[in-house]
Amino acid sequence: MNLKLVKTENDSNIDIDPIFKGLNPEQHKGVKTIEGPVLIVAGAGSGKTKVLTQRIAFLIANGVPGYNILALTFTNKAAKEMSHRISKIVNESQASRIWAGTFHSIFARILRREAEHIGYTNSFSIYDQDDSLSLLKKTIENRGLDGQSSQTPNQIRSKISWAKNKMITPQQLAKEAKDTKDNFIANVYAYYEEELRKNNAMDFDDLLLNTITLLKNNPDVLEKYQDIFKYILVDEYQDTNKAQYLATKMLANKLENICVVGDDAQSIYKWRGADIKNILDFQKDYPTATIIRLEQNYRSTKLIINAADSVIKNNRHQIPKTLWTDNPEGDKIIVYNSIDEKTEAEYTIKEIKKIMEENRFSPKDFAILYRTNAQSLAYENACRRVNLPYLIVGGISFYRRKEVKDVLGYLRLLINPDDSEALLRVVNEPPRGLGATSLKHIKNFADFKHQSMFESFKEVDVIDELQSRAKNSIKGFINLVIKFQELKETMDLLELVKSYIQETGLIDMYRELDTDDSRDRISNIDQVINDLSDFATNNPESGLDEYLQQITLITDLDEKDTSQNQVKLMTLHTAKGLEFPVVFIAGLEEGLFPLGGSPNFPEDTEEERRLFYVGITRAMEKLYFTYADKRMKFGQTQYQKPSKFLQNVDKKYLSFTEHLNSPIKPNAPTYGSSSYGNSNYIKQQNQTKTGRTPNFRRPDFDDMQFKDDYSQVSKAVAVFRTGDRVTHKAFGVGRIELITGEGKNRQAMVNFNSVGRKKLMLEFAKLEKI
DNA sequence: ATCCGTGAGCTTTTT
DNA sequence: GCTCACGGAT
Repeated sequence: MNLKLVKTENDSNIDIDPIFKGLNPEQHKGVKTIEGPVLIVAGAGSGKTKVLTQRIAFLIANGVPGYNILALTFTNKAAKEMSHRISKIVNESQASRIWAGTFHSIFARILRREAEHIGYTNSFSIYDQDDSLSLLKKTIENRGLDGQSSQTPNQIRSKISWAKNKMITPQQLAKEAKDTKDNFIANVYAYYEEELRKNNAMDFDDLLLNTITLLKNNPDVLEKYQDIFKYILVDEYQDTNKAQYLATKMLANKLENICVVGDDAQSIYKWRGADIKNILDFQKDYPTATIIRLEQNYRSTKLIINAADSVIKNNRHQIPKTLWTDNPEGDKIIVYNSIDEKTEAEYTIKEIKKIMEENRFSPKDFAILYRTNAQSLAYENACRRVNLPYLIVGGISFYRRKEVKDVLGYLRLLINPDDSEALLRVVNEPPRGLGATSLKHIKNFADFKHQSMFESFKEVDVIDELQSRAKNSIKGFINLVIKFQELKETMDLLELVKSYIQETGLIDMYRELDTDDSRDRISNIDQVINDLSDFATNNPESGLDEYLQQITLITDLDEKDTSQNQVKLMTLHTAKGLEFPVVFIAGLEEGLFPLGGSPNFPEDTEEERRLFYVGITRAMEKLYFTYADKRMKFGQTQYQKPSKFLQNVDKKYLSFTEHLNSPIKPNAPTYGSSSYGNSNYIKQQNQTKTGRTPNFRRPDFDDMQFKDDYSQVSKAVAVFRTGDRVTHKAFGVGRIELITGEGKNRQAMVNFNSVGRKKLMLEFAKLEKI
């Protein structure tokens, strides 16, 4: 398509000039360069979203119809935000036609349209993590593989997911398997895939994989979408995985109007298969690409930017870049060392109250960022105590609650009867006297006849093993579902759902219970129905199947109203893309942030450090780092050192505060690291670095002063090695197969002659070498 | 089939 | 500290 960049060609009645208003020269270029491949390297706070939205507005102003624009993001929220901003500048009907959404939701839409090309029906179910795990467990059990692996189903699931994200098939995995463990995974993986197909279901990873399969095997379909998506934009490109990368590449292959935006310094999803190479190699893929660098930060103070820069410099794998700002110098970062997680939270909340009284800030200007969701509890309690309004962003999603999933399960069954996951979920909810034994008989029958559970439910009369009570129960259940499957064709959607859910007996069950909890659950069920009603109003063309497909991809993040005047609590991952005048980064302790015990791989530490960088660059004016001497973990008090990341920040940007009224600190600690108090820490910041230990490979650890942290406990624990033969009081003789963790967290996987594999904390297990 | 007590294992981070 | 699976009792 040849665009003439003149106003007279517009079919929309907006002026082009306002689109460029207030943009710096690089941003201007980013908006204007709409033909051909473009890479925008956008530093934190450099106006990336502005460029993206103005760019789309510019496309539309030049006569590109909204439906020819594909804008891929990583969260629904980012997509919504983008559409919202665009609809403010351009004709709303055009704006609403833009294909803006997450990779997963856009690809789900495509797959729905083209389902028959890949052997699915268009009412396929989408399995979230819980469904997927449940299916996996059943698969392992049904194939007689339980007890054959030391790995938990969750571990297996994440390994399968990892393989899928890397586009490794079960066959390839089996071929590359290094040990029986890998072989086991490959095996389960193959079976799991079969089960998904039988269920006419896809997990999250399949949404990406199946799209690629579809585009690869159907050139006509590929061309169709290449012609629809004439202009492609990808946000957070540094976080794309192989599947996402390939899909976009295929779609962009014809016209090459692809614009990707990203910042390698903010790549934090490697664990989910993201490959930073995708952004680093963009120029190789598209040699003619225009490269645009947005390096002026409009968000933060000079001090914050410099501090962030001093942190990221510690990473070896980094594109050198200069982020700069015209903003004022700003205050130093306050570092607070607390006794435990409770005093950490109390200090934070007190500080928030103090700042609010002193000047212009209100609750919404504050964010507390932590590494793990579990850390939110102490802050919640502290906020509640002083009546400070707060909102936890993220965390467990509404759509993952039991009663909500039950309702959705019933609905899924209506449109996709092959979905045995949904079937088994709801068949005995409310209790219908259908336990494991009865269902096992039906399952056997279904396998024997090579048909779905649902089909077999219809034929219970011929299954001799079943008690007549169970038979009647099943007939009642199946008739209910069939009745509403038929009514679905004629009845109004909302009415249908209301009476269906009523007749399932779910609501009655909770009504009879009549507890606070059950009343909550009823109101949640009501909320699902309201939600569905909203969807039906907003999408009159769509049916129940589309609702269900989209709902699975919605997270709590997208649902909550974040515009209220509340302090926001969230993980560092969730905070990406957001900004706040005052930011607290909590739990800066070894083993928590960076997470994962000490001896992880340098790449992992680099990713954690990028996460720290993301956290720092969320702050506009004021920034705090807090860490605790001890903290409850797994119900036990754990002592830990301050995070090495604190030492990554140039000292001149920090201002230290110690907890006042501190009770006597344990100065002869039981555990390895609590001697590492605050005053010690400051001293060490001033010391010159100790020399490198020549045989120690990880540079990150050379910089740490671990020396006096190893107590006797750690020493005692450190003598064990892989391969050692040991005895245990209860389990007898065994051999150490694997050692993980460091210091007091050091754990050993021991294979005992009597009881098989056990994972033991070396500190407590009292093993003896033989 | 359901209720309850016990114990093991657990946590990253998200679509 | 919390959840989930398992086993025994009802």
